[in-house]
Amino acid sequence: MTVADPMTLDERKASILRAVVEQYIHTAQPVGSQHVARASGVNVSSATVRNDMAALEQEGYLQQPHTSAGRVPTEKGYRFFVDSLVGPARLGSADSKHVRSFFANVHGELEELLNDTSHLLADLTRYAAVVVGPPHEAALVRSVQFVSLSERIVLLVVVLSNGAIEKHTLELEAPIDDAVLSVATTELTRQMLGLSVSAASAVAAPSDSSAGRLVEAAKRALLGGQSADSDQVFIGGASQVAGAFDAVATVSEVLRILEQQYVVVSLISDVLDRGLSVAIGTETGIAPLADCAVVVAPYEVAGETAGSIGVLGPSRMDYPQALAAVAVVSQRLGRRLTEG
Amino acid sequence: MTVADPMTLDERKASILRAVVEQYIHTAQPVGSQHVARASGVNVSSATVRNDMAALEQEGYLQQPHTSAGRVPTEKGYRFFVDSLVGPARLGSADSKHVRSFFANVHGELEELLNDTSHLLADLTRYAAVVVGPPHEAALVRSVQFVSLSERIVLLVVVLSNGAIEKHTLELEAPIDDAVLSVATTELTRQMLGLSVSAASAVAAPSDSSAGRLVEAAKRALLGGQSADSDQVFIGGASQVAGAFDAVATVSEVLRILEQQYVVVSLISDVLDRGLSVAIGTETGIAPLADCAVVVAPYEVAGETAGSIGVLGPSRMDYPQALAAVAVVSQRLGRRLTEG
DNA sequence: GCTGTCACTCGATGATACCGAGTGCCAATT
DNA sequence: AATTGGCACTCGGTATCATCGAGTGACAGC
Repeated sequence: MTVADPMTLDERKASILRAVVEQYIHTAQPVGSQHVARASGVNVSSATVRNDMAALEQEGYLQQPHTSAGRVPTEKGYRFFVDSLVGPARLGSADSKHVRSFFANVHGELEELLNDTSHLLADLTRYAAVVVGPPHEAALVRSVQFVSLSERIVLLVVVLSNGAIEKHTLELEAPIDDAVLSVATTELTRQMLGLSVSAASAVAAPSDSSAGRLVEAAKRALLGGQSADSDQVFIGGASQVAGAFDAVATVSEVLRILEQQYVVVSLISDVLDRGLSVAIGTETGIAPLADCAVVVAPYEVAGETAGSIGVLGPSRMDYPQALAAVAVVSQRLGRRLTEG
Repeated sequence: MTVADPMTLDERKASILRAVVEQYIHTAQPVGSQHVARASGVNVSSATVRNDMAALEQEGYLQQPHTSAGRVPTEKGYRFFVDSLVGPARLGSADSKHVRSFFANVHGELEELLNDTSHLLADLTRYAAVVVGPPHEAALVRSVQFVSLSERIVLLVVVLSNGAIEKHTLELEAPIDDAVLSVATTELTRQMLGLSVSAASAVAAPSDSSAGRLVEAAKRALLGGQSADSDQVFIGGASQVAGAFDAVATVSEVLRILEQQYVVVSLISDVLDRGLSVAIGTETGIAPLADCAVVVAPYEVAGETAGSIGVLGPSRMDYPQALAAVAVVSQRLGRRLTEG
């Protein structure tokens, strides 16, 4: 009885494929039938393995760098491997301890915490790590204030309920009086307090007083800035990518992607939106990441999805380890932010 | 008559050395006597060049990768080359235009401006660029405010005269009343307004009221946070280092250094403190940067040194170009911040 | 003091051979 | 029918060797 469903693999072929992927992940060398025959759970001869491997190649799970070399997983091969993982492996005990002590000792502002978390994740996985902070949009305004910096420059400071601060400089046509600033602060507070920034600043309330004009300018600034820096991104361990690839050109390309934070953010949210936790090669939708994979997870604060974390490494990534690390860190981070 | 002063070079030897450095900078290949003889301003035969090059090697300006190869500059050779540059070369006209249009069009907050500037500098030089923001210490307090985030968490927001904001979360033992927050805000404003953060928060004014305790906690937080995030650093074009070195190990090391922002900041301020604008190889005092060089410059806001910018590249860097770029950008940035 | 010349060095390049890991195929075995 | 052992074959990697050429150092002559 042969395989009817092309999407399903023979149990033995699946084992062989898994063995190939595992081997390749930590040797980075094409793997041959003998190694698989010896290493994998299945007890068959290398000849049998060869036959199955030829079939797996036919079906697109493996590929040969050149005739008479071992096999290397294709994107499809990695995908199968990842999908066939049952539960996320547990983290090594040393790593677990590392994570626990990190979250026990960390202190400081939200930004610092998120930034340190990205480094933690990079340390754990040895890949580049990304931490996307909670979007400001959801948070509520706790305080609004105009502060005069110089005669014609006013700083608008908005404190949000999650501890984040938005600020905008406003340049005025004419010098403004402190008393007017104070009136404007009171008025804007009345309009925005307790609402989200976007909701509050969308409501126009034109007025011809100088304070009123200031209030409107502030709302325009808040709406304008919104799209640009709405999400905070922290990237840790970019230096790890230098070790993950051997072609210096690839390193350069990947680093360039990491520098474009908006690309990284949209990549991660795309992946999460598709309901995945792993995207491999072209699944990322970013051409220069053809040899890369990302592992992502959201984190929840007080039961609500607040942000996301992820790692970016080569497609021959240690998926079990990365999945475990990402899962643990996202969970701990969420817990920490919920309590904190 | 031979050279008496070992620090001074024959005019011809100097020309030859300069020619070697220039050649090497843009070919990355050991340069031979023939090329120098043909290219350099001096009109002598290759044999003469050979003799001088042998002498230059003796004196430590050049070195041979192996017998019967061309010469490569040593650190001392680069140093001579840099010191012998007269005025900073002017930027190419395309680059000049780029800089002008950048500063004409840029908008947004200080942080964004500095960050964008680091990318500008990286684009211009094709090396990694660093922009160090104005230290918060010098700025004066324009506004202080306690904002309640939740029952026992209070956010301290300090607005400084340069438009920067410092914030600190304070966790309280017991819930606190809004009225008390308001009193504390007033009191802290009275104590700090118009002073520098460090000066103002150093003065202890113990009090036993709950508002008083909050004020003291705030000052402790401000003093504590001071050392950590006193300077803001923006790094642009880290991906450029991948192209600048061929050994992937070097790339990795350099990136690791760039990730440690405090190292980068102290490197730059060290160099400036020593009155230099270029540090080459071991002059940086950082072992992994043995094959690197940095070019730095301070920028002035309203006549006062406010911060600094720099580029980090291989020791075979295009110094004239880098010096020109750094000079122009620092000057434009200073002007922009002075006007802005 | 410069130059032309010559012998020498040594990495880079290319041809050649060989080794070995790995494959595909097939006949034999279970 | 599936598995296995055996065998011929492929092909990258490594080692050896000769050659080439850019480059040097030295020295005699201008």
